[in-house]
Amino acid sequence: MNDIFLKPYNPVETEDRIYDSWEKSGYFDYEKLPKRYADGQPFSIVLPPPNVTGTLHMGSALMLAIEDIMVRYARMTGKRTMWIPGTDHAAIATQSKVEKEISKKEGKSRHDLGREELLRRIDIFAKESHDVIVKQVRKMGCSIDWSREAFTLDEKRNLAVRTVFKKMFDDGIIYRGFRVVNWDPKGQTTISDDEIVYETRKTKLYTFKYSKDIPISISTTRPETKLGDTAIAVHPDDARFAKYIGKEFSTVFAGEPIHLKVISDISVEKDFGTGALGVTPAHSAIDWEMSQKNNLPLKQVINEYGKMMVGNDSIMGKKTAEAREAVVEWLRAEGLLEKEEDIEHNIALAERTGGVVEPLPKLQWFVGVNKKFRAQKGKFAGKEVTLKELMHDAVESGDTKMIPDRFEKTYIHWIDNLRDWCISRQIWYGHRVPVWYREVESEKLKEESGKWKAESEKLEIYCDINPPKGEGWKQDEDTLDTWFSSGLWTFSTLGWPDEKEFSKYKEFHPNTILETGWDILPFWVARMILMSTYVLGEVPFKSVYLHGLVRDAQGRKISKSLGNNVEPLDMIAKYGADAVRVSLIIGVGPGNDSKIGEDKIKAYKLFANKLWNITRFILSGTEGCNYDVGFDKSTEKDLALKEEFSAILKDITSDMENFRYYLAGDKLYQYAWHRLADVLLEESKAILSSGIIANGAPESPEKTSRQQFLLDTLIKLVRALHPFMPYITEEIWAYLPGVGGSAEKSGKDVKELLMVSEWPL
RNA sequence: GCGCGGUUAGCUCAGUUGGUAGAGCAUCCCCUUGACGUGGGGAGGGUCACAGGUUCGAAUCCUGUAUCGCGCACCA
Repeated sequence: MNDIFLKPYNPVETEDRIYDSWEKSGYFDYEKLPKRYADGQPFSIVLPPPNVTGTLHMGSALMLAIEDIMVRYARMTGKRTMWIPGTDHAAIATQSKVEKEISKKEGKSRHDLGREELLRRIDIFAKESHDVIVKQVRKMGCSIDWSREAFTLDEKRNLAVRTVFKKMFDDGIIYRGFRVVNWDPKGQTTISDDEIVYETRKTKLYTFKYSKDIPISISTTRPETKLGDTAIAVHPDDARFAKYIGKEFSTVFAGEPIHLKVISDISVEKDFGTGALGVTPAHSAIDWEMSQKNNLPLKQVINEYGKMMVGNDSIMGKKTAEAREAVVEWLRAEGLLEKEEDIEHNIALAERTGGVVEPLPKLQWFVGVNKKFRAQKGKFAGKEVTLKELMHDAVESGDTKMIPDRFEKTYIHWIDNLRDWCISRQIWYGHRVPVWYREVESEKLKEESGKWKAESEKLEIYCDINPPKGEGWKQDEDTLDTWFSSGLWTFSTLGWPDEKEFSKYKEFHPNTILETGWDILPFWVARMILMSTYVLGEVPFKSVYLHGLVRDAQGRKISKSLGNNVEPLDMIAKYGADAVRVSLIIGVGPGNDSKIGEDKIKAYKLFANKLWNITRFILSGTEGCNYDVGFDKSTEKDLALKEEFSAILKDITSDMENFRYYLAGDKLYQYAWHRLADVLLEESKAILSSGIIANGAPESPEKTSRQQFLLDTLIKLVRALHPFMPYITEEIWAYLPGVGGSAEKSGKDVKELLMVSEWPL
């Protein structure tokens, strides 16, 4: 027996060495796997690219652990495994983080630095962040193919983005439209619906009349926007207002002339406020929709900085909050204010900057999800479809299955509520919109209602993968929503749009599985389905495994402000990656949130040690034992024990096939500790010490049988545990007899690594 | 408003197709000095949120209720 087993297991000393030997073997790359893999089924998965905004947390560690279990299990069952790493540039998140830092340290804004310098700074930051992330992924023991690493903003991915944009543009799916969008005055950019977080705040609901001559009272929490009202809406069945429908009124409201038409719309609730609603098309998404249906004019009264563009002297130029006071004052003075009440109200905040979102009418790029186009590839080839239909069908048809399946409902629900996706961002870090403009009529833009739409018509627009030739072209200043590029991830990482390269990897797409957190189901999963079904006519992956949130020991969300972050690298240094992995896996079913505390990690460090000692006992008790004899001489009792373990392994295999890693891991833990160690090793002590006979004489059959049983069981146990605890099992494997000694140790008999050995049955 | 999930031992949670309630931690008792004290054995502790139903049989399936949490929409 090697002396190494006389000391307790030392993960720190072992893990880096083992990871090196894996990398040197080349087996992370499916093309370099041993020959017998040549006919193996393909197994493909992408790493959900972590944002380069920071470093990994316990949630990422859980993700890495689950995915590595999937990949290692697949490899051990003979599959050609391709796991692709990468990182996400995370546009807004990264830029706002770097901007914040620069402003804090140097007191400079992005405009002080300029586009080029800011991008240079962001690249430096992203690089540093990337390096830490890569180190963390290695430390977790991930058997991921580094030779295929990608970045959502690198050259290849940029080509993929431009190619898809152009295709969508030509299909009329991408359009430039003047619409009310979510504007973040703090970040000075548009954001999508998904980048908004809601916060409940106390606010006042004001009820008033626009003027003494207008007979309908309305309620609002935002009186300052009423300067931009162009209609009053009531429910069509509301008898109280029926006589006014179609009537028009004019007045001067807080210094601003307004003209109101009374319209009816079923989206008005009769019971809220006065039952009538002031329609502000420019500053409310729903009012904007109403204005489109009713052909109402649009009037912007708040600008990009959240300041008033109209009104009397005490309003014009003021921020919205001050203007609100001023408007209320004016209402009071005019005797128009009827009621003030306190209500709870959800306000929309930009997720990244915390700015209060201001709905504003802007000219932006959109992906139209309800726009019909003719599908070219896949099951709908030749048919007229919409993106929404494709996304709906992917899950509805079962082409993509979700684990657990309850998330399929969530997904469908989300798709049904889907609106056009605003993809342009007024930030610098990201994929630049591949569109160029040339003025054909140099008429100045007029900030007057109705004239906005004309603006784009005076421009010649060119969209292509490469810039246009000729004079006077200017590229669109905007960049694309980060999800536009991460939506392409399953195929942009496989060489697409280079047909030659992509065809080589054809069998790896759709990916076998996608593993990610349920919290990004709508953002990322749905967008990958959108992109893949549109571009390739096939789903991006056959299954989606969704893991839950990792919370702290008290069940609180991990957050910076609470300071309750458990640093994966610290825990790995203290207890080893194997312990961290298992503690995150066991007892946590798919889709369920979990709690992680140091105690739990510690408990599995003890398990690693137990495993080490089991090995020590078995190796010392079986020295010189001829493994090749096999089980033909097993006692009945040992045969039964072998059957027992086989049955457990069969059960565990079924768990692995059905993504029940939390059960499989626990069963192995229970067997190893409470069956093998507590019972079988204890009873083996007597058996192993009994059969000692004089030199040269054969051992007792009972002892030989037991020795063989113990070794056989240890070998199978180590194999089955490998996906869960890759480091310690690989280390033990190197010292097991009968399966070929370690190459470094003996020089002869080159043994294959455990990572490419067969899953036990 | 629409939808999803939880409710099982003091705590944290398993319980896969329905078959006499499980683990870890905690508590208490005992054992153990050549695999491991990072150990072993044992005990106490639960009307499986509640009420109906299906069934020979329900923690598990169905209906409803309560309660906690979450998502989406609305939030004039």
